[in-house]
Amino acid sequence: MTSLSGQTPENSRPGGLSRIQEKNRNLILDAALTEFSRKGFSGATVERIAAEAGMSKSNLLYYFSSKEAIYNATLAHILEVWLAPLKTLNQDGDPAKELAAYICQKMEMSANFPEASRLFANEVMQGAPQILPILQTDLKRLVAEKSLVIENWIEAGKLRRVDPVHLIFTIWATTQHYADFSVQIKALTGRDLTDPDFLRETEASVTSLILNGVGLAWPPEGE
Amino acid sequence: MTSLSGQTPENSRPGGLSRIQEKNRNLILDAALTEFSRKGFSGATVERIAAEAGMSKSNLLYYFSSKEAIYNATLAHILEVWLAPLKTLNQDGDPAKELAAYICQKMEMSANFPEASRLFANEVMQGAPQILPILQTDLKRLVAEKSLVIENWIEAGKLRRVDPVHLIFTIWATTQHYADFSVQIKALTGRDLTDPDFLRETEASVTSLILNGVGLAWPPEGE
DNA sequence: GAGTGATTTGACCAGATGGTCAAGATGCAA
DNA sequence: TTGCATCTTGACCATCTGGTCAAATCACTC
Repeated sequence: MTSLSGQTPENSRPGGLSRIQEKNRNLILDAALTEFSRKGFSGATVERIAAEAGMSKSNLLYYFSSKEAIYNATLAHILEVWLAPLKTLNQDGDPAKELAAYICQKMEMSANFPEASRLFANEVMQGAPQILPILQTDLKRLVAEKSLVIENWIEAGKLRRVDPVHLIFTIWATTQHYADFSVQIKALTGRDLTDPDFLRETEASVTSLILNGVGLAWPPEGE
Repeated sequence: MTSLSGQTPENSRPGGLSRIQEKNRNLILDAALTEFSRKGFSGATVERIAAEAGMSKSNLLYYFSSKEAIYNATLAHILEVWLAPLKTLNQDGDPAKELAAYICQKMEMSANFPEASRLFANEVMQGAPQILPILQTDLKRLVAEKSLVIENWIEAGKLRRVDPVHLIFTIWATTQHYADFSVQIKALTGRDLTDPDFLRETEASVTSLILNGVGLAWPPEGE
């Protein structure tokens, strides 16, 4: 595998994709996310993705030139939404509410898109062969920016002194853990994030632990 | 794949393994850990494991009857040591020191055995096909036991009220994250746990965050 | 050093899988 | 309806890979 690259059939309309192309590409990407997140890149088969998408393998390969192309398209498809929550962290907001909201968003992502979480985890654990460049540029810039936000809160005396980067890592680790290790969590507790009650409990526990960890009162007292 | 099962060549000495068997089995298990943790079960090849172990594929299959048998043996080999730290959590010790020691142990495991961490993560993310029974019995019992220890500390007023299970999950998530996502962490910070300074910083950050999260003063004041 | 069982290997097989291709089916504009 | 581009598919191929096997080699006992 080499890098993220295009995968549009060359014979598409100048202005975009045809109705059929649009529909089938989405079917394929959905099916691919399911398959890749369950089996990893190597364990996934084009045949199963095609079956899941309701078409023949040949037809799938008409839309995406190779297994790797499907994989890259799937990754690209989820990456934007996966990293979006961090962007909302707002310097001017109340630190406790901002961090709580971020943790909440990330936890809901784990609840609603566990497959995306596992796909991402898989990719990174294999050495991020496809997305390493993105991590080193876009994500690095974003993390630096938001670390500064946290750093400023600390300087303003609103947070206990902690390393902002480790705080971000901790939030990622805990929230994604509930998606990536859901089988283990279910084995140990009998529940997982698909249970709304468990989601609320988990959200409350993690938020409380982390916010108190950085010296913020949580849950807020007078509200 | 079905379940954890034996893999000893039937023609072994009644009392144990021969010198050669002992040596080769260890070579294979080491190589298998490397290969499986890098590529996952599906992506790993018996050929590469054999090459890494310095022997022919045929010879490897003389010691382990199948790829799955190697995988199970590798998992079993690391599982004991991987779950050991939790067992040391001692009801009668000082909660802050006990938790700090546990976090420290887990973080050193991530630093010293990142391959084991990734192998374990991979197995669980695929649905724990091999170790689910162990999670549901042994690990569940262990977690229940240690949750009670934490619960007792809370009852005694030594800790802020938190859900013990979520506390344990948080410790697992954060410490293992630094092993499993080391590529991402390196991409973002330029460093990983192989750097002793970074290990110390990380240990300090995570410990401080979690201990303060449960209402314990950390680092300890008067020492 | 002869003999016996343990160890090692290359040749080989069968199934799985990614990908190609030519031909056929379908949608659509004139 | 006709004609053309898009879409779809089954047949097929090359390669990879897990696993078998018979033969060769090695280690150790007597």
